[in-house]
Amino acid sequence: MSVWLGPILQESAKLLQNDGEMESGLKVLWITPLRALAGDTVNALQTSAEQLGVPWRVQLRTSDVGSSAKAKQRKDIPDTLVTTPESLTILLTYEDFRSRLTSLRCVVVDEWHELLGTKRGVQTELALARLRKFCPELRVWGISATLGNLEQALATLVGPERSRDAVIVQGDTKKETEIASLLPAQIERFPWAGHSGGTMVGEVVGMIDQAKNTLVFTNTRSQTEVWYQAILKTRPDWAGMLAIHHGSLDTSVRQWVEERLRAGDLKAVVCTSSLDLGVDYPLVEQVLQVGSPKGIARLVQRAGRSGHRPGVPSRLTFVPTHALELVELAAARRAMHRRQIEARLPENKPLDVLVQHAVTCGIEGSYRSEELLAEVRDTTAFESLTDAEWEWVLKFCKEGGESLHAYPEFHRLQHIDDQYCVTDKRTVRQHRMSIGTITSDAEVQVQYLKGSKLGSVEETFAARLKPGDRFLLAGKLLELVRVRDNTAYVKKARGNPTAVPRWMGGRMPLSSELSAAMREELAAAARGEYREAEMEAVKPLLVLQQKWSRLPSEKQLLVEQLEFKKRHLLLFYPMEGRLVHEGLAALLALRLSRIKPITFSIAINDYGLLLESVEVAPLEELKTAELFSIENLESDIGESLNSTEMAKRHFREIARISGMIHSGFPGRSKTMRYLQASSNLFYDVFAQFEPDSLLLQQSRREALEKQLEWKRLMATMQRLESLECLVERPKKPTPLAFPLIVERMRERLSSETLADRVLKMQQQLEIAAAH
DNA sequence: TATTCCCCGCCAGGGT
Repeated sequence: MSVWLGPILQESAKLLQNDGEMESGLKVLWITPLRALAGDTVNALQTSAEQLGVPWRVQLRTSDVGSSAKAKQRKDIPDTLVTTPESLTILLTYEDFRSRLTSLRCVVVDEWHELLGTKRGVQTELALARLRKFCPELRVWGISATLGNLEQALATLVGPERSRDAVIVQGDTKKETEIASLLPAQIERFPWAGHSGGTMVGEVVGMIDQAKNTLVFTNTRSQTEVWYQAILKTRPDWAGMLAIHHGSLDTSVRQWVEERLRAGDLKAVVCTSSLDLGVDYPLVEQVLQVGSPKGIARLVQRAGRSGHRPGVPSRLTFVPTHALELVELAAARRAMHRRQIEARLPENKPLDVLVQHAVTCGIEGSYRSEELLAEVRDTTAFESLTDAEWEWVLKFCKEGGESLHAYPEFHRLQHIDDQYCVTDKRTVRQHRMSIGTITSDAEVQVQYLKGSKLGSVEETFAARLKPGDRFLLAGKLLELVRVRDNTAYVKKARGNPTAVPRWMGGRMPLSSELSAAMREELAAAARGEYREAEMEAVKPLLVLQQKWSRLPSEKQLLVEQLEFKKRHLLLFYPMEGRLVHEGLAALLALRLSRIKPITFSIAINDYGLLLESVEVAPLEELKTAELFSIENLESDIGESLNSTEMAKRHFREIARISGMIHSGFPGRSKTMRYLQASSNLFYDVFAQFEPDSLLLQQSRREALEKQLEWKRLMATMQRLESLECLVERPKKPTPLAFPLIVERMRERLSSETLADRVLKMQQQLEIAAAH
C-alpha cells in the first residue's frame, strides 16, 4: 500500500497547490471497502503528508470511531477523511455536511474492484454522484487490482458523462507470479473425489516446516478449523505458533492474529479469503492454496499475499484435494499467463438501493423529483432509469406503494410544495441505522463464561446443539454450557468434537474463464498433449477416461450413459460451474420426462451433472438442439425449479435494503426466522396487491441471476447446442463420472460411511484399471 | 433452502 500512497498523495497535493490558496476544510476523501484497511491507510497517509511537508490532518471515520468523536468531526473537519461507503452515506444524511464540502477537491476509491459488481458499489456510485453535484470540479480516482473489464470499471467509477475523458494509469513494474503444485506421488492412489484434502496433511506440514512463515488458504470456514486441528495433531510442538483466521471469528481474535502475523512470530495461519485483502504482510514467505481456487483472479490475488514488495515475485503452491483439480490448476496457470482475468460486471438498476438513496437524500434536505433524477442518472447503474421507474420509487418511499399505503411507517418521504423530504424523527433514526447493502444470516455469538468473545456460529447450527456438546471454533475445542440472549456460552473441553460448525456461504462456482481454460486443457489432453506438470501427473487418469469412454474436444459434448447398482445414470460434462449445472440438470430432467414420464435424482459438481433413474432415459428421442434449445427456457426453468420460492427467499435482501424490514441494532440482530417470516409476509402482500411491483420483479430477476447464473446458463445452452454430442456407454464409472456418483451417494450416507464407500469403490476401479 | 460453499458494513445525543 505504501508503494501507492506516496505518489497519489503527492499528485493530489500538487493539484491542490495549482488551485491556488489552500483553504481550510476537507480536501481529500478516501473510501475503502474494508474497516481493517482504514486504520493503516490513515497512518500511511499521515506519514506521507509529513514527508511531503503538507500539514494535513488525516482522520478515520468508520464504526470504530466513537459517537462523540464523530460529532466533533462534523464540526471540525480534517483535511483528509478515510471512510467506508456506508459511513460516507451516513455522512450524506447530515444537512451541515454539504457546506463542509466546498473545499473538497479529490475522492480516492481504494480497492474499487472489490466494490464493483456489488450493491455496495452502486451505493458508492450514488454517493459519488452526490459529491460531484456538490463540487462540480471534483476529481475521482480509483485504485483497482487487475480485472477483465478495466474500461467498464473506470466508466462505472466516474459516471457515463465523464468516462470518455477519464484515463487508466498502469504500473510499469511487472509483477512475477509463480504457481506450482504439490503433486501426489502416485496419482492412482490419490482420491478421485472429495474436497477436504486430508491425504495431503503430511506434505503440507513439510512445506510449512521449510519456510519461515506460511498462509494456508482453504475454501471454507469449517475447512480451516479441520485443517488447523490436523496440522496441530501432526506437530503439537507448533502450539502457539499456529493460528486460524476466518470471517466468523470475533474481531478481537482476528486482530490478535493479524498483529502476530505482522510481528512475524507465527509459523502459519490457516485462513479463508478473510486474509485475501487487508493488512499487508511483507513478511509472508509462502502461500499455500488447499483445493480449487475457482477463478484466475482469486489465484493471483492469493499468490500476491507473498512477496508483497516491488521486484519480488509472488509464489503460490497449490494443494489438490482430488485428481481433477490438477487440471484446473494447469488451466488456471496458462490462463494467467495469457492475462485472462475474470471481469466483475456492474449491477444494473438495483431499485432497492435507489429506494434507500431516495430516503437518504430526503433526510439531508429536500429535493425536487427532476433534480434528484438527473443526479441519479449520472451514475452508470441508473443511466437508463425510466421516468416510470423513478415515479414508482418515489411513490414507494412516499406511501409504501400500492400494498403498504395503509401503514404510516412506510410513508417515509413527505411531498410538500413540490419538494420531497423526511420529517419524522423516528424514520431518520431507523434509516441511519439500516444504511448499507450487506445482508447476512442471523448468527449466535460464541463466548466463554468468563466473557471473552470467540466468534459466531449460524443460528441453525446452534439450535441443534445440546448443553455438553463439543464443537470446534477458533481452533479450540469448546463445550456448550447454555444459550441465552443470542449468545452461546462455552468452556474449554477435552476429547473429540461431536460437531464441526458449518456456515452457509455463497456457493462459488468455477468462473467462466477458468471453466473455458479447463475445457481447453482437456481437449489438448485428448490430442495427446500434456503441457503442464499437473497434466503429466494426472495423465494416467485421463488416459483411463479415454480408454473407458472419451475425452471431448472443444467442439464436442461428452455424454455418458451407464448402469450402476441397478440404476440408470446419464452424465453430461459441460464444465460450466455448479450453478449453471444446477439449472441445466433440472431443465434436462424436465425435457426428458416429457418424452417418457420418469423421475430423476440429480447430482451436480463444477464439471458436470448426473441424472439417475430406475428406467432408462429416452436420450435418443431428443436431438441435441431440442435438449438445449433456449426456446421456452424461462417457463421451463419456472416449471422445473421452484423459482417462486427462490424469488421469495431472495426477497429478504431486497426488503432489508429498501427499508421494509429492520434487523435491529448492530450486533443485536433479530433472529433469522423472524426476518424470513416478515419478508415472506411482505412478498405475499406484494404478490397479492401489487403483482407488478418493481421490487418483486427485481427479486425474480436477481434470484435467477445470483442463484442460477442465468446469463451464463443461456450462453452455455447456446454453446452446447452447437456442439457435436458424443454418447458413450462405459461399463464402469469413469474418472469424470466418479465424483458425481459420490456426490449422489452423499445424500444417503453419513460422512464416515461415505469415506469408506469411496475408498472401496476406488480400489475396485483400480483393480479394473490394472487389467 | 440446504448442508463442501468466500468476504465486506453499521445510530445519536446526553449523561458521567
